[in-house]
Amino acid sequence: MSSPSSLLSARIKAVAGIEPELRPATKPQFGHYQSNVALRLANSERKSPREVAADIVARLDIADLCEPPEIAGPGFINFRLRTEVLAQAVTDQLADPHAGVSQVSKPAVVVIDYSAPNVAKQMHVGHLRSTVIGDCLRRVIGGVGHQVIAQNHIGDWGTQFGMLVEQILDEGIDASSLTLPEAEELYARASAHFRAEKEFADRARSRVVALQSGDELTRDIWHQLINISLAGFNAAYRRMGVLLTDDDLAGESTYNDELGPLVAELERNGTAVIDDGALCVFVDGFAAPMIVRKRDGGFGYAATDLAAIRRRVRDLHANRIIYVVDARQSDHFDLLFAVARKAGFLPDEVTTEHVAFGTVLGTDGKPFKTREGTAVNLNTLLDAAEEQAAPPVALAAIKYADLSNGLNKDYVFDVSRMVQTTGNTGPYLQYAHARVTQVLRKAAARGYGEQSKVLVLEEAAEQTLALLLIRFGDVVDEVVRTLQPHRLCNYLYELSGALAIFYEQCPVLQSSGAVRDSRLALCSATKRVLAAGLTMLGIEPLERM
RNA sequence: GCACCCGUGGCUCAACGGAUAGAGCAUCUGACUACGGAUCAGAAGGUUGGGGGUUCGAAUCCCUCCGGGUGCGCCA
Repeated sequence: MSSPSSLLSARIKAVAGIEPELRPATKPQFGHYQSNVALRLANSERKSPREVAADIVARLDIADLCEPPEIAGPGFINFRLRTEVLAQAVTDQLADPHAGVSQVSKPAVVVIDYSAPNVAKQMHVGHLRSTVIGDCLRRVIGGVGHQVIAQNHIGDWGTQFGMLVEQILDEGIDASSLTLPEAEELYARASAHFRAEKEFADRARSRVVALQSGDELTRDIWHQLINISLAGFNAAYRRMGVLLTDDDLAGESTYNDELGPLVAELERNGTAVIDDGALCVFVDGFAAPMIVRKRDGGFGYAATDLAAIRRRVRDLHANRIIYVVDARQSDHFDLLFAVARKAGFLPDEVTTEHVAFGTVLGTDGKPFKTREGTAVNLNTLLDAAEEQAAPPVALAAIKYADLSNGLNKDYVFDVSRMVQTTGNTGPYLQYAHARVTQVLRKAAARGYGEQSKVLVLEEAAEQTLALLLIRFGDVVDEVVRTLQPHRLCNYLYELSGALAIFYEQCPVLQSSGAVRDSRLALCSATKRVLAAGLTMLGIEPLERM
């Protein structure tokens, strides 16, 4: 579906020769769209911006789309769509199965690595952002037609399993009967035990070796720990309404067998060299090397992450790989991507992006911790929000608060603020959706029938709403490009505001004839866009509140 | 010590190098027998941390200083 703005953009480009950078007008008096082409061309054409603008306008053939354009200020060209073009665009959008989100002509394979909890531990506040943001990006990128492959890189391997298994054997527990919270307590006991008793620590270390060499008893217990953890994770995912399932699992353990050969290859071809006993990859511009094999011969997360990149490129055929991980790991990812390029695992045409997000803070402005100093459990967090709002509203509140902030900023987790139904909150957007739904419901009850055509757009409030509606696809594209969900949040908030004003100024049920039909269609289109947008955020568009 | 992130009205945040820096919360003034007032109309509130520079144009880019946070070879 080609929108009026993309048609207009193409026409301007044909005349001006460069991208018109068409943007929504910053103020109503500037029309619907503005372009700064003339300002950018003025220098090279050695004319004043306004002269250049006049020249472009004279050569533009856009009368079928727009009112005559205006040149304003230092040389902006302002465009106003013809009312019938705007109305037709909304009508088309209402009929479009994708609600105005244009589908890519060449779908790419996009891998998104997100959530990544650790086995034998409950999910905590630190996993909240990765899960919520990753899930949103998955929905948005999938929403334009790309093939998204989610990868849940769970921490199901490593030295901690030595002490976990050993502790279970010591205590004589049936690991399969544990709940996830109990497993977490066991983890704490095992850690303390590990620190306190050297003899236990030694047994734990040899237990790691047993796990890696496939010892049956050890493997069984390890499997049991994973199973109870997955049950806990999946329950949390269901409660949070995110898309993750077992199909998305690609834990650290699945790379284990590849690490030795991979690292050996790096050593053989000279990419990695021994330094201070460890096998390292040095990259220009980085102060520290990547350690792909520890001095003791073991592999750390660096080797696992390299193997993951290799698999995502070689086996999953990824064109774009996205990591939704805490900003504190930025250095690690910069180095990882550089090493992967150097090692030849990552061709130039495959892009990697680290969606680095800030920390969730408590109301004291410090990282959100319990009184005991441990990270706040995710379920506890959801419970607290549900004390202040019904579950779907509480969830919307939490997700929206997380997504509507700029990614790389820390934000304060303040439940009482996020459940507010006024202002830029999730519940406010749900309310807007519920309210427009109610109008349509009443219209149906009165037998007005479903309207599919927007014909009349005389009121300013109608035009503002219509103009916002047809921007939806552009906003979604922006999020696909920038990986910044807050842009979609801001848009939906603006749309909700425009709906409220429309609602106030343009009676629907009390109007009649073509005006009523047209407004009902406008309501339907708004409901569709709100629902589609909220769904992309992972927020349930409620019919009633 | 080095690197990265952040600094925008009292508070929480927007602004993909563009026009007079926009919203919400809180405050104040209006509109309620209401298509759901969980709303709307309006007011007040800013030398975008300071100082230089680049540009026709800077909250945005560069330099520098200040303040806060984070990371810096064998944890992930």
